[in-house]
Parts: sequence; C-alpha cells; structure tokens
Amino acid sequence: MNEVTDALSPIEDGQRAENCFLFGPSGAGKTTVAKAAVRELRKEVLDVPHAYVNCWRDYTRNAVLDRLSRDLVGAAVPRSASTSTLLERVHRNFNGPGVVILDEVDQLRETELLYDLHEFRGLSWIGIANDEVDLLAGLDERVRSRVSVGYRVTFDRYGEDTIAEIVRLRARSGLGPNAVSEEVCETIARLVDGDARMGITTLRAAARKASSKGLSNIPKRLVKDAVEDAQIEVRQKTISKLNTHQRALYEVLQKEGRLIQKELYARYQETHSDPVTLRYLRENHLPKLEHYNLVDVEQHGGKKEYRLAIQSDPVVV
DNA sequence: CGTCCACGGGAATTGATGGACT
DNA sequence: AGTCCATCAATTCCCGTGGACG
Repeated sequence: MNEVTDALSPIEDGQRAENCFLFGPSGAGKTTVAKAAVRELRKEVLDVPHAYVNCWRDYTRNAVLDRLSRDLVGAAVPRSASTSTLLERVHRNFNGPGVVILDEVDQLRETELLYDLHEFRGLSWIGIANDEVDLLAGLDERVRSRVSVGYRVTFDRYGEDTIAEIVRLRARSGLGPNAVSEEVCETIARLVDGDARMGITTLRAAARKASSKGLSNIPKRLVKDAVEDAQIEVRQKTISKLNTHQRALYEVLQKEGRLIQKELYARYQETHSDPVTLRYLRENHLPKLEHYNLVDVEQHGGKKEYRLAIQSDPVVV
C-alpha cells in the first residue's frame, strides 16, 4: 500500500505519477490496494481524473479507450466510436495528472494501448496481473522499451493467521463482538486457501445460514457448508454475467458432460438461435469461459475436451 | 501417408455512423 | 430532406500449419 501510494504521490504536486505493476495470486488484495490507494489520493487531491478498467472484459484498444472516454474524462459517447476518435477525445478532454487502474492487464490483446496511455500527458497507470513472467512475455518489444515502470509490487498469498484476522475484524464490525468465535475464524481461514475474498464471502454465507436458523452466533459446524455456499454464490454471480453465447455453451456442457470442441460447437449451434462462427467462439467465448474457471479444458491427443469445472472458484470480475 | 482436429493469420463482408454534396 | 460515399469495428470466411493417430 505504501509503495503504491508513493508511486502516486507526485500527483499531489501536480506531476505525473510513476506507473506501477502489482503482481500476485487472486484473493491477495491487489485490486483492493490499487483502489484504496486511488481513494486515498483523492482525499488529498480532489477531482483527480481516475478510471478503473478490467482488461479482461475490455481487452481491445478500442474498448479500453471507450471506457476511458466515459470514466476518465466523462465524455459520454453514444456507442462504439472508432479508435482514433476515442484517442482524440481523451486527448482533448483529459488534463492534469490522473490515474488508471488496469486490472488483469495480462489479458490486454493490443498492448500498444500502454503506449497510447503514455501519450496522454500526465496520465499514469497501475497495472495488475497474476504473474510477472507471463505478463512481460506478452508485451510487445516496442512497448516494453518505451513504457517505464517505476514500481513493482509483489503480493503473496495471505497466511492463515492473516485471513483469520481479516475475518475476525469483519465479523466484529458486521455482526457484533461475540457472534463469531476465534475458532470459527480460524476454521474459515484454513479452508479458503489464502484467498481473502473467499474468506469474507464464506463469513457472509455462514452468517446468513446461522440467522436463518435463528442462531445468534455462528457455530463451527456451519462453516464447511458455508464454504460450499460461498463457492456456489461466486459461481452464480459469474454465470449471471455471461452473454447468450457463453451461456448457451455452458448449458450445453451442463447437459452433455464432456465434449470435443467441434461437437460442443455443433450442439451450441442447435441451441442458440443466432450462433457465431467457430472461429469467433475460439477467439472470444471459449477462452472466456476458461478464464472464469467455469469450464475445464483437457488436451486429449489433438483434441480438446471441454467440461464444466469441478470445484475451483470462479473468477469474480 | 491420409485424416481429423485445433489454431490463428489475414482478407472479405457486414452494419453503423458521419459527413459531403445535391 | 435525401442520396451517396468513406470509415471503422465487429464478425465471418478462407485456408495453411502442425500435432496426433491409425
């Protein structure tokens, strides 16, 4: 947190901040830290232009710029404008130092975007990714040499004691001092494998369970089920964000079990009233389902077998 | 080998939008 | 106001490459 704050501090003097990268496993708090740092900054400097972009959802240059034109400079656009138009619009309306959070930057397909950002006078960014090596490998040479990164912060998975602490604090402030025993906090911590977000979701699920049974505290025996509930909850949330194509694919797999890509496509075509091409599916929807951890893919000789993911936690977007 | 499947580059088509010109 | 034209992102089409398998 301190490092990110440092990186941003030049903005307080009206200067451009340092770019920085945050690396670490999911649930380690990267996004939370980035957002909090920006929030802090805005207490010091009111009206700093800022934006949050999830590069998984918005993975093209165009999509990111579109978001910036809305969120960073508040220039509402009717709908899909051309990249050059957007570029120009942001250029014109952006002034003074500002920050953009690029969550899941490793998913950005057109990395020239980083260079575009560099061109906006006074704009800096916080890039978030799981793995430093993957990210840098994916970066274009040209971009790598031109874009400077002042700070790199690596996050570790939370230890169990830390998660227990986080859960305890949440429990106290949200549920009262005695609703959750120390033992329950530790149990939750043990089960969520370093993922703080999962810990908190589990706590919420447990609280809901307990209160529906008319209990005033959370007994330990509810915890295990609560973890499952939390996983289901997160998954539901992810599924609800799928578009019709992705959902059709998901449902086909739900019905049919495991399928080769080609067959999956065939079933999908039968299901969906307005199917897209296999080419396009491969490019967009299938990787998306994989990334969300909703489906598992297994290389089976030259074939690729898709099936619903077994137990792993879906990604929250 | 010949075949099947997956991949992904790149050209072509589609569809929306915004002038320019009448 | 109406027609034509250019532009550009999204999507499709076409196809060569390469691994696996019999």
